[in-house]
Amino acid sequence: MTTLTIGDVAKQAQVNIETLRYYERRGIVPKPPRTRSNYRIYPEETVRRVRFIKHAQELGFSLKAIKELLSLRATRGTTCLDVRQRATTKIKEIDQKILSLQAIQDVLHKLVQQCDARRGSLSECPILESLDSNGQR
Amino acid sequence: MTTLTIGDVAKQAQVNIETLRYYERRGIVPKPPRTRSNYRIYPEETVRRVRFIKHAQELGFSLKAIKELLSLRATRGTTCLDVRQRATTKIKEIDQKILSLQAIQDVLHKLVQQCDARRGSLSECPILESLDSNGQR
DNA sequence: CTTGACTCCGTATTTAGGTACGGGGTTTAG
DNA sequence: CTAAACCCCGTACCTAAATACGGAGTCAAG
Repeated sequence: MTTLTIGDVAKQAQVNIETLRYYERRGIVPKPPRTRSNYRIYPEETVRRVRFIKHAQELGFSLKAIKELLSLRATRGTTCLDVRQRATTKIKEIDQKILSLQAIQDVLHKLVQQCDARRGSLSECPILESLDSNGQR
Repeated sequence: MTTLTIGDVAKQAQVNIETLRYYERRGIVPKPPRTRSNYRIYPEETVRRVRFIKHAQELGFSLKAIKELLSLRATRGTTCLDVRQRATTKIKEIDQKILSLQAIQDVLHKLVQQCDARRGSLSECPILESLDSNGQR
């Protein structure tokens, strides 16, 4: 079973080394064991974890929220039902995000269609102001 | 047709007044006309625009990206085909986001199911580490 | 016609999420 | 065995996106 230095993880997950140390301080990446000379040694899994973090950030999750997501499991003090509860909440939040993204998609699709309709015309494409109206709540 | 003060817009769109002035500086909300005494007067539409901005931020779009989205239309210098092009790019980006969110959904759904399977058990719910493996690219 | 709530503007501060720096030890390829 | 390339840590600095501050003008209710 392979182990990785902090530099290896950074390269594979496409992040800065400092970022990994930062995540460790934030408790979003678990403290890895050390070599005798005090170097961090990571399991391969860490690469996937970091990639997931980066991915989730692009979807609008804060590090705090991501930490919650990643620690969504039962441990001492939290029951399976707790986990179920929290997971269900997350699922609803994410559903909402997906719906919002789809609403934006719809408008963009319409925009493209309208562009196609009056093909070749040099300017004055139909406005996208309709996008604004997705501000439901 | 109603007009709103900056305070009205802030209240209705649930943001700070300073944020509106900031968005104006950033050019993401158009400069509104002023009263004789130099107060900003906004059309209702602005509220929807600001709500959209806030919404889009929660989906991981930066103000820069949101500005692009909102200005996606043909004007002097940009043709309908340009717009089509850029809209299509955005659509692909958003598709990707939706897919990523659905991947997270899947894992969460599985987690809930597993929780349900061993109902009542007090701890040691199946790990969520699988989430990490969504780090494709 | 004054008082409290709004608004103006420029500038300073804050928060989240990194990044950089610098002085030191460690490892590895030649 | 030494030079280049890594790693350690603490602390300082940076960017995006707000938010706060403070002195001055404005409006509306009593």
